[in-house]
Amino acid sequence: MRPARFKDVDIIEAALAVAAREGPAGASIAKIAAQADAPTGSIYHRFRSRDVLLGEVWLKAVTDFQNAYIKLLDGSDVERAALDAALFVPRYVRENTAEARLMLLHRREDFLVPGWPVKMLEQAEMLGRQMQAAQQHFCRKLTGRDDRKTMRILCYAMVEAPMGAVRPYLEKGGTPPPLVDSLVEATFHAAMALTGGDA
Amino acid sequence: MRPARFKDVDIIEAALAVAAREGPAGASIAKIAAQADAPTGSIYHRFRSRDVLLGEVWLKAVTDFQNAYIKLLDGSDVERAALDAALFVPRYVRENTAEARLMLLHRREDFLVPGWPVKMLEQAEMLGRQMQAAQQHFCRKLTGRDDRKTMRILCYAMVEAPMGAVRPYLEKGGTPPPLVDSLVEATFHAAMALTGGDA
DNA sequence: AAGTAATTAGAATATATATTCTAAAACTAT
DNA sequence: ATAGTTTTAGAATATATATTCTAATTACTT
Repeated sequence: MRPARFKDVDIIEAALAVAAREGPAGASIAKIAAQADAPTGSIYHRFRSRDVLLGEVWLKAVTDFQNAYIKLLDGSDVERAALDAALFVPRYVRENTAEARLMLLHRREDFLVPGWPVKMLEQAEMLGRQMQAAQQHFCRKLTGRDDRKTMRILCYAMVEAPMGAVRPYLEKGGTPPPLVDSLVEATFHAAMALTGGDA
Repeated sequence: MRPARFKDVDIIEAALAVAAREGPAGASIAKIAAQADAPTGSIYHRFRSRDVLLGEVWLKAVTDFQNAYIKLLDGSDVERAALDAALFVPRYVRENTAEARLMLLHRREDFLVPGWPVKMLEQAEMLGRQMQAAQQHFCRKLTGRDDRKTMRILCYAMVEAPMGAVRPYLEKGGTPPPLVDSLVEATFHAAMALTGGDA
């Protein structure tokens, strides 16, 4: 049996590079093949279709981010863990810029198209449930509540505001400066103060 | 001369609806034609190409948003004007959901492709300069400074954080609840507090 | 050394969509 | 009423890209 010159991982990596640079719509098989220095045939030898390939790229990025994020929530100092998780967003963006561009500059639907194999759809759903469950559990641990409003505030403080802070730098093709961390931290405290409000 | 059944505006409106629903990449001429209940020929009668049409859609949305936003900065009470501008983001999203989806869920480059007529490129550049100038002038008026750091903080407080707060609702196809306004306001104050820092 | 099976290679094909083109229709002005 | 001009209409064409297909490699196996 002939050994592979292009492994699944190599092709996913090439597709990630192209999609991060030009967006999912611009990530044609031809461009991905050029990026990997491979013929198109070798790509189809490994992936059923372009949609599946881009889907795998997206699933891998989200899985990696989410696993690291959720792991941080397990810290013994709950308050500290919350802030660490919020600050993980800019850090992740600096260290995994391509993946970050994929996830922050595009919609889930730009990757997750109808026509995905069931297995991939299930994995995507699983990721969503897993994140939801982790957030809810953590919210209860931190605030003693897990009602809708408290959850939304926490989600803003730990994910949405950090992502908003980071996005303009990704759009310009750069990475967030240290100032962003201060903004994330300040926002975190301000948002958490709203947590004690009404019922 | 025969009167037009489809005016420029009608076609732009249809293109906006499709692009807001399916993203710029999914906004094919066929779909736009169906949305406007027009033949494809009538679209090409008015717009040189699909790229130009989508570009006009984007330019119109950004121009409208920006004009309203900049007008708010002129309020006599500067502090109040700043907060009003920040809160304008969720308000705009509620009142102009389609335009908001266009601008917040996609990149500028997804609309502004190379191959645009010079006139449109110039208009896009002009918009950028105009926003930059307005922000800088306002920053000076509010804080007494317009250095890079202060500008970044203000931009986060007034635009980026609000957009981050609003995005998840747009992604789900909904609009931001009132809670978002509280988060925007809290973030605004927290970020502004960082303004007094070092040089 | 020859057989074997996975893999590469890229040309050929299919498909989807943008764009062009020709004719008919609908008003206006003379 | 008729000529003139814009606009509609949608079929025909071009183009771009995804996908398939056949042949040639390659290294392991016997």
